[in-house]
Amino acid sequence: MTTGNPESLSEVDQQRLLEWFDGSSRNLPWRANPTPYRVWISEVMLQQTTVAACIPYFEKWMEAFPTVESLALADMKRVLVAWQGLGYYRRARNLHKAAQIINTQGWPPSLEGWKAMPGIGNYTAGAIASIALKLPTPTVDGNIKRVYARLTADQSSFSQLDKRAWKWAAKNLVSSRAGDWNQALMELGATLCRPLAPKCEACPLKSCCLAHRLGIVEQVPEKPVRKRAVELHLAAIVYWRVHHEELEIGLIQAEQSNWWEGMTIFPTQQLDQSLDQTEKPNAIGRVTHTVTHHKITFAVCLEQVHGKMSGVNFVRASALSELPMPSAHQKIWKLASKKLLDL
DNA sequence: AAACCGGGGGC
DNA sequence: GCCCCAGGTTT
Repeated sequence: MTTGNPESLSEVDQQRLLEWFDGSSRNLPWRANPTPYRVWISEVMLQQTTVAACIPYFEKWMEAFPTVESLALADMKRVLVAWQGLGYYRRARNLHKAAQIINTQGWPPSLEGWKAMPGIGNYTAGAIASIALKLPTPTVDGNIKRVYARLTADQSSFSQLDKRAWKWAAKNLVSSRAGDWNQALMELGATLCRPLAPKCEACPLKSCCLAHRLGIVEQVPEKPVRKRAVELHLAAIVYWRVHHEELEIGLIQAEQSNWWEGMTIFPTQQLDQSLDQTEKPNAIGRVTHTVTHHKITFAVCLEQVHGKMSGVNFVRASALSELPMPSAHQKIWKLASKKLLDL
């Protein structure tokens, strides 16, 4: 049993973690063949989603856009459809933008080169540089931050912790296996050193973990204060018509710098919070959608249209799935389509 | 339904 | 450094 200083891990502890990773790491599609393209796409997907949810998206993505060139030349709409359901759609736009840069300038050869790419920050650049380029670069994500905070019992505030975790990660990097080392720390954080109910007994680093020794594992790291969600009340209007004996739905494209830019959505109207607009005669119910720090309530209204409508594109209902529609509006469609089928 | 996690980027 | 982005999972 070593009880080394967690600020500066002993070689024995480092090897212990790497061996645990070698023996327990999951068989993930992007790990099998860690080319820059595959690591890049997987890392950006993983920024906001769990591993399990990412796997089918990653595999579909690689079929749709097998190379950076195919991504660079692809239609933005196709890219958004492939990303549909993952959320934070700006990331898909950034992937597309970066693909075009890479397609003309070549692959970034360094950490700094990756950091200059749109949508790539400190974490993702460090991950790609170490995993795909095999460069000895550290990285820090939420998992590594938590592992660091617990190992050293660092109870600093959330913003302080970030700086300290990066220092620690740089100091303790196993340079000869940087990619594996970074992934081992993240895997540890995701599977054992979890935010809630950590599995300390199974942890390869428990003998040098200060928080474990002090019995304060679940109190570290300090949780950031969260703001209450802002409530928004909107009416979502589902315009519909029968055209050539087919049901068609009126949709718009979210404008630049608006929510869900470039995605296909139902027209909405701001509502007075004090009014319960579901009382309106054409309202069929409500949909709630919580994102980041907004709680949106949509009063869904059906409205039949005869002929055209300016600013609204009518699309065959059966073709809706080919359009990039954010989850919130898919919920609206789910409610509206059920009602429309009853008519 | 409430609580929770999360990385990039603009300021 | 702080705050916003326009979400999903866990409890």
